[in-house]
Amino acid sequence: METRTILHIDANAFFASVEQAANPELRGKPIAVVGGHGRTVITTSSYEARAKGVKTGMAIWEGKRHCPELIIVVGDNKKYQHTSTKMNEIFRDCTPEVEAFSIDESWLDVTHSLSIFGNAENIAYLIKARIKYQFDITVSIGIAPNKLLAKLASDMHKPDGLTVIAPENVARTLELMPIQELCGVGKKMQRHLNMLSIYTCGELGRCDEARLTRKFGIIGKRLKQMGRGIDHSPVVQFAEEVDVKSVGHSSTLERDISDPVEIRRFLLQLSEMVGSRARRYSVSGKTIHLYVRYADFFSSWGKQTTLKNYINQSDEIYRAALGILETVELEQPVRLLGISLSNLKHQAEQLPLFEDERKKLFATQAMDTLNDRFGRMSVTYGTLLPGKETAGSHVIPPSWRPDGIKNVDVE
DNA sequence: TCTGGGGTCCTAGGACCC
DNA sequence: TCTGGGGTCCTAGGACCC
Repeated sequence: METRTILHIDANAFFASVEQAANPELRGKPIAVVGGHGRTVITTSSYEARAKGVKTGMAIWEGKRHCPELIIVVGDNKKYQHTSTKMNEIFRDCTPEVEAFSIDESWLDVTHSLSIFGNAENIAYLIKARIKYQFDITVSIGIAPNKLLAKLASDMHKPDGLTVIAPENVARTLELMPIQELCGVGKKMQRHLNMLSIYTCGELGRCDEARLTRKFGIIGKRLKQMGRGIDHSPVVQFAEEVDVKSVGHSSTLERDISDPVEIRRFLLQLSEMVGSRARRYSVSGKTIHLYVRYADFFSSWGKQTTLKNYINQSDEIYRAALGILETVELEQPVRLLGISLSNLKHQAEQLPLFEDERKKLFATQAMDTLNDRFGRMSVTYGTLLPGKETAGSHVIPPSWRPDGIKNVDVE
């Protein structure tokens, strides 16, 4: 197999860096980017804030406890999307093989660009310089023979790092590397491996495969490979990316609610968000999942139902979700509601046979077009209009991709 | 003012069919 | 009277990623 050269590029404290670049008054100061309104958490904090102990996921009050002078900035998704898209354009100047992993991380397979640029470090320095010049933000870059190691490498020096794991240094680098540094080993997996006296990648790579398979099933083999730094997964360009498996939307309410009318209104709103996104990407699905988190935060449940037909109309999604809701007795006021549509298939463009269905389709398309142009929920079903806006925060999820199906609704 | 939101993949058990 | 095993589809839940 051909030796590959993969770059992993990770924008440092992305949302916070974009804000600091846009507003000189924020530079050099501890800032935290949070979701719009409602009950929100810190999505990103600047390095100045991190130094004081502010972490992603903290509530605002918690962040301020660590750092009283913390400046709270409400996130601006449009800015981040724009920057991310432009950054990926810079990457594509170096190789067409770019895979956007999230809004602030991409992999580049530069194997076939090396002859043009000389070597991978040149590419990395070029990218760093262009991004610094154009956006005034820094990135950490990892260079390695595969995606797993490139990602590991980009994490080793932050911010503004450049780390190379050459093929001949893989074993030495991994020998003492804690297993939890590997992408794919989370808290639970770490605990399980620790119980087997496995703490480092070196130990993981030497572990008997049968032992790992007994404990972890099919993942056991993969784990051993990860410990040895083996990863054959390709850098998948956007155009050839596999189809999405589900489209969902969930939101924490501004306050806990138990009024059935309010709950239904919110459900309809979520249905519209899921439906419009599914329609925009021409998918429909037949499994509806409803998720409810109660006021105490800890108790929650999810129920799903599979229909005979594939649907993507908001009112159909709403009816299915409501059907699920009606099978349960709510035990507490509701904190969060979520709906997702799965079991998806690509919807061929086809006009319905019957006049009333055609009318409905045209009406939906007109509504989607207006909402695309003037913003989400400018036009919607009548029952949504009265009453106050209940949509939760507008935090952009890191699963967002620069362009394509995972694009999330923004204002 | 305690604790977000978007996904993917895997497993286990039950129903049902052949 | 007692009995198989493979395959598929479904629901529920957990772990992981950003």
